[in-house]
Amino acid sequence: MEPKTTDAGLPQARYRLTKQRVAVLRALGDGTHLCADTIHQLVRHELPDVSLGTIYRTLDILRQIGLVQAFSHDGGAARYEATFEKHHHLLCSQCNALTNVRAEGVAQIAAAVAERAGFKDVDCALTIVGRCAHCTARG
Amino acid sequence: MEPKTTDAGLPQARYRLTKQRVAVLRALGDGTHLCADTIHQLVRHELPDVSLGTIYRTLDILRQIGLVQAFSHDGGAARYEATFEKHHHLLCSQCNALTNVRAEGVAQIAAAVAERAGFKDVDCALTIVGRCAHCTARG
DNA sequence: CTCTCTGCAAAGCATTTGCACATTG
DNA sequence: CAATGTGCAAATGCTTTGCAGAGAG
Repeated sequence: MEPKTTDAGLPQARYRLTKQRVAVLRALGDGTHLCADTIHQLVRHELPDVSLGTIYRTLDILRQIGLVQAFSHDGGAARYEATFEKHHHLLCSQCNALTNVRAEGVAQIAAAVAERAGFKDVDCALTIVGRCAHCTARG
Repeated sequence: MEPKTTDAGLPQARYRLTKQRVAVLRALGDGTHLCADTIHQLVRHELPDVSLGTIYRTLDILRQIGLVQAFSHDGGAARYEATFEKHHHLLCSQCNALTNVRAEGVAQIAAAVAERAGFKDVDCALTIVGRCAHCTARG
């Protein structure tokens, strides 16, 4: 997890820029929410031998660096997205589609609540669940 | 999932009130957030032979009825709680403790965002993550 | 007596990990 | 060359499920 240190105590480990990692980043590039398995399939188009394990390891590293965020709900497979700006999520309870939204004011409310409870280093995540316009139209 | 119907189309299946189900409800009675395994251990005190499978089946039914809610985060084990009043969650990123909080205004914001996106039957869940007072004090 | 529930054990799915080899810097 | 990354396959953890017998109404 943490970079190892030399005898002198200096951080030594650097992240290597491998083709697998580049491919994963590229797969997430267009703002979509993809599960590990889907990413695996996408990356296989250019690197037929990547293993799913590598996908998971890569996603984990990218998450540590802060380039990627994971979203999970109700025990289903996690969905990953590239980190751009702070946002919240709209989730359709019927088709499971996931969209990003901004929700002004939520962060302030969360900060106030957290402060009252003595929490530090606070972040918050709002998930709005409902039937999306498309599913509502179809029934 | 859905209650079966007779030839006449009337709902026939009724939920039975078994000792196992009562025990699970009682285990959740005091407002705690417990994972299935912990509930299993608790229920075993009075019913030594309950299976974990039954715990899961019971929790699922109670969730359908609306008596129980599940909370999951980052792929870890789900935690269950009895449903009282609408609330949000404070989660400690260090010790993983989970607390209920009220967050005035969040529901309105969520409703507005959802409406703009054409969502119907909307609900929302805010999770505030940070280091709790206790963990902050210890380091 | 019928239909539902349960225990058991096995299966399922998403994710993690150990190891020997390949690769990066 | 040294340290990190990868593929593979097995292991893990949580949850679900099939089945035959037990129990509720």
